[in-house]
Amino acid sequence: MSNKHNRLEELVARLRERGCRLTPQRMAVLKILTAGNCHPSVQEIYCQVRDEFPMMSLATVYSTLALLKEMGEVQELSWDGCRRYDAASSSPHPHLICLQCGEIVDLESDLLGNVADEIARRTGYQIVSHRFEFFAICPRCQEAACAASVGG
Amino acid sequence: MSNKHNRLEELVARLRERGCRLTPQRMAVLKILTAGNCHPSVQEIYCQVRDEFPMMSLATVYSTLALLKEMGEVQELSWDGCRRYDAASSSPHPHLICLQCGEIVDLESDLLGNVADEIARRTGYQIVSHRFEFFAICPRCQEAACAASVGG
DNA sequence: GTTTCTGCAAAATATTTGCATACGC
DNA sequence: GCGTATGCAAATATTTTGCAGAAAC
Repeated sequence: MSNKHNRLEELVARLRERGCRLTPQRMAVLKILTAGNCHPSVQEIYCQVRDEFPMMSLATVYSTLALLKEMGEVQELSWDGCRRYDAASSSPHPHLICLQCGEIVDLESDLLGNVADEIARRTGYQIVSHRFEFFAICPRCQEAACAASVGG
Repeated sequence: MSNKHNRLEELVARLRERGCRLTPQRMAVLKILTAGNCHPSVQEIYCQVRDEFPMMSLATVYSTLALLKEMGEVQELSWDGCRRYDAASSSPHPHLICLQCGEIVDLESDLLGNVADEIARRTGYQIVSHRFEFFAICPRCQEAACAASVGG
């Protein structure tokens, strides 16, 4: 919890450094992005922010996300037609995505070991970042599917 | 090269098994997807197919891709606003994507080792597939950047 | 006071859908 | 000949843009 709070403060500090203004709308988006283990879509952010700021515009959500993305402070996850955002930390880490319910779990980044270095060495490419996603069925959805097949 | 040809035949066989019709339009899309080491966008496929079939509709490209995706025969790569398709093989493998020129290199899937198994064991998630992408600068673009900085 | 950010609305883009027709099997 | 796939066009969804006014610093 204090972790999350720190992340929020970190983001605020980064924006200040950059000379960006900390408008209430921006703060609201930051709060949502750093609250709990969430990986919201644009619409989810928009809806939540509107609870607090009914006048809030979608364009502002997009522009805030674009800013954070450009700063490297959020990871954009996209698969199929979905785009979700993760501001958990500035360093990329693997994700486990449930194809059924859409739940997303963050995994530790040390899973990869030195794969990136090895690839850089072998290919000559200069690795900037990476994205590593597992598409899966979460335990709850597995149970649900199992119960359904037994039941019917 | 014969590899690519085999992949085309494999896709044709899969479609036949499934009772799908092998229309000229579909064949054209398959040929493009299995030609060389390409990772085309919908538009690229559309443009190339139209060289051969000027009447070809975009909707047909979309529907063919949707079919192949559903069959698990193409991987969809999406990052930022881009979506590209890879039909290199039915098993997922890592990609190395140049952020500058958009070139995509396929990597061997054994880079991962048994990470997927380990995650499945630790989390209880049932892994269906994965996507593993490195965003990088390719050697050519590195040189170009270097030359530019020396030159100017 | 200056400059950036916001809200609005329209525009641009990307993708999906419905339906009559064409054509692979 | 049957039934699926196609082409077209309209519908839908998503994201971007321009601009006047608001407000953070």
